[in-house]
Amino acid sequence: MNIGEIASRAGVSRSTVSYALSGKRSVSDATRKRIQDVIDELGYRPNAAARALKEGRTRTIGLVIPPASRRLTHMQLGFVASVVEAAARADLDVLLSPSGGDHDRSFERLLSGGRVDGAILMEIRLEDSRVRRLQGAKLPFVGIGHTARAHEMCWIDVDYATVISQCVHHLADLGHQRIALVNRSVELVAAGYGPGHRARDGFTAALAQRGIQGIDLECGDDAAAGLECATRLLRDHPEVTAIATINEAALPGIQRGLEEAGLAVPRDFSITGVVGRTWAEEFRPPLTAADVPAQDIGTQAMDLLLERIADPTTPFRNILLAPPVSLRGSTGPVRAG
Amino acid sequence: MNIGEIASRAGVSRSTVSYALSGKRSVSDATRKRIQDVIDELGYRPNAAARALKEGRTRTIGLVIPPASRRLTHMQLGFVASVVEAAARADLDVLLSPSGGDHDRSFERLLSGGRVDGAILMEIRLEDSRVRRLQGAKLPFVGIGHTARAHEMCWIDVDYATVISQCVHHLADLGHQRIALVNRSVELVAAGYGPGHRARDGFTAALAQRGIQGIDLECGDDAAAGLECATRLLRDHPEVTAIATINEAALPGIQRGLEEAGLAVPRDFSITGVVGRTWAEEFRPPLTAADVPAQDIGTQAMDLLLERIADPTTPFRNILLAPPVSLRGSTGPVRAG
DNA sequence: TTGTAAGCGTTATCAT
DNA sequence: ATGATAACGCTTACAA
Repeated sequence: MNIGEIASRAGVSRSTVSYALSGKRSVSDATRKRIQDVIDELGYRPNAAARALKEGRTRTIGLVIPPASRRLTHMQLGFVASVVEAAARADLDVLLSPSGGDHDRSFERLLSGGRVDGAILMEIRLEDSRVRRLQGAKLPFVGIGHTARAHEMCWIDVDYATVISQCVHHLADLGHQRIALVNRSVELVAAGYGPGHRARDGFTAALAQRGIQGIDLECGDDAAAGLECATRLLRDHPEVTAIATINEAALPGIQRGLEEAGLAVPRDFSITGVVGRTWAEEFRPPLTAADVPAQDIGTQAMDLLLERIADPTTPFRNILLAPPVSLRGSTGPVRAG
Repeated sequence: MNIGEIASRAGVSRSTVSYALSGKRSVSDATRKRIQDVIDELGYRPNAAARALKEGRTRTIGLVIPPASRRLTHMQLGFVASVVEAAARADLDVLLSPSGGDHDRSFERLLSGGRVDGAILMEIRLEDSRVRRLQGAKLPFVGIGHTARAHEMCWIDVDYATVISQCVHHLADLGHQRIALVNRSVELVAAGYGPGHRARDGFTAALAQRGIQGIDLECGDDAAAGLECATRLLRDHPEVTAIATINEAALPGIQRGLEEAGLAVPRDFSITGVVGRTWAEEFRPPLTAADVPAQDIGTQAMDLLLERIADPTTPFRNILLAPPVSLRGSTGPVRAG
């Protein structure tokens, strides 16, 4: 079923069918109707490859997600869902590339096979070879997250420094004097994962401002690691009365650790951090946290990308979001004594 | 950067470059090396659209997921992750189509634009127009889930009837005499969502076998609905001592409902059901449940699809999985009195 | 208002 | 062992 078939059945030339579909040239009502009838009957739809070849664009964008082996956090899932939704609204398809490293074949295909008109990159490191490759390939792209050199690319990101700082101030206001930061995994932070570093910076700065002490810990991205981390923390630093975290995946484990130690939240211990919005509300108890509007971020990333695809020479735009801390049930005044 | 450019720089014809890459014709070592050097230097990679147009296949598969607006369950996420991973292993790209209904443009494009070589369909209804459309389009596809007519398509699915039945028997063995089934949402079940219906069937059958009573409830797919559902259940049916559920997303809310009613799990109340494996382990308390091996299912679905793409005339294969109930901490003997 | 034809980048069938 | 060339299905500049 191709355009030639439609054309001959409708008794017109192929170009007339093409123009009838695109509207780029006027077609008489009679022929248009004849063509449309044939199309409806046969269920014709232009071949995407032929169109892409001719037009030089694919109407597809690439979404580069962390490798499938690593489970996505709720926040990352929110990004994926909203990017996909935004793409659908713009009649674009989304090609998923689960690639972390540099030698990933799926990423290579994205890069230089002309498969996509642009890409959205997630989980960016401070130094990220994928960013350089995308720049080299002259493929328009937008980061959800950014590298150390903020102005080398277009991105939208959460201001982890500010947001963790807000968490610390909130805890300090409640009287907490010893606070722990539970960061993402050692590997990720060591690999230069931006949010991990910025969270630590914000943590340190806020502690200094308030003149209080804190300890920062890395923690694997799952519940088991969270449990282990909380247990160790309570054992080695019994003076700590509150945790701020950017590690969503560890939270269930952290809570279990507190529970096993006989600590009730928020009576004996406070927890806060930065997590995806819907998740904060579903947590038990509902989590006092900076709610990251994953939905907005995905949508805005898509807008930025569409802008770059339309005009690759526009200056890079950078959007930094610092959602305020929403008060819910997981933080409370430090326990006397 | 196209094959012609490479050819002229290497001083050979385009066909020689093509053959050097594909290996479908012997090329002298000298020229192959010359060509490879140019390719390495310029970072050439065949244009996907041109290749797809010529070869009649795209090396891409479509993954039809529930609309992005609805949040995916952990189990569904497991499917997506493992399908994407399996595709990457086979050097295939994955196009994501968030479409539930029939008139979804993204689904239309998948269907008849020649964008994909095959598709994997999730969240299938007993009567599902998408299945008919795919059949009509002669596009190879595999379902994770299946319609009422099992033999009209190729699929892999969880045997919800058996698995819920196992849960009921387990609870009955523990002495529970009044058990509730918490199903997926009213809308989904009313729309003919297979797992919802089969779970209910298995529930009813097992109750009959054990000569005990149960009530079945629909519940929205989120924590808020779970809370509401549990609250209502405890109010209207205080004799109920255990829940079996296929509604992962409602579980946190259900637990909160029990907590608010002062019921401890598993001392006062038992919970079990069918959920994704990793999630069962992270639950508090760890969930006694039939652990769905989402990883395997995605991988097997991919294998089935590759088989169908390779030979669309192979008879449909149907795989039904009934993972056994794994004992963890959320079920216990019914409380005396 | 409509038709003709070139060309997008590949692969594969002829030749040589 | 390699080169010339047609064809895949589409869009669009040019003709009529």
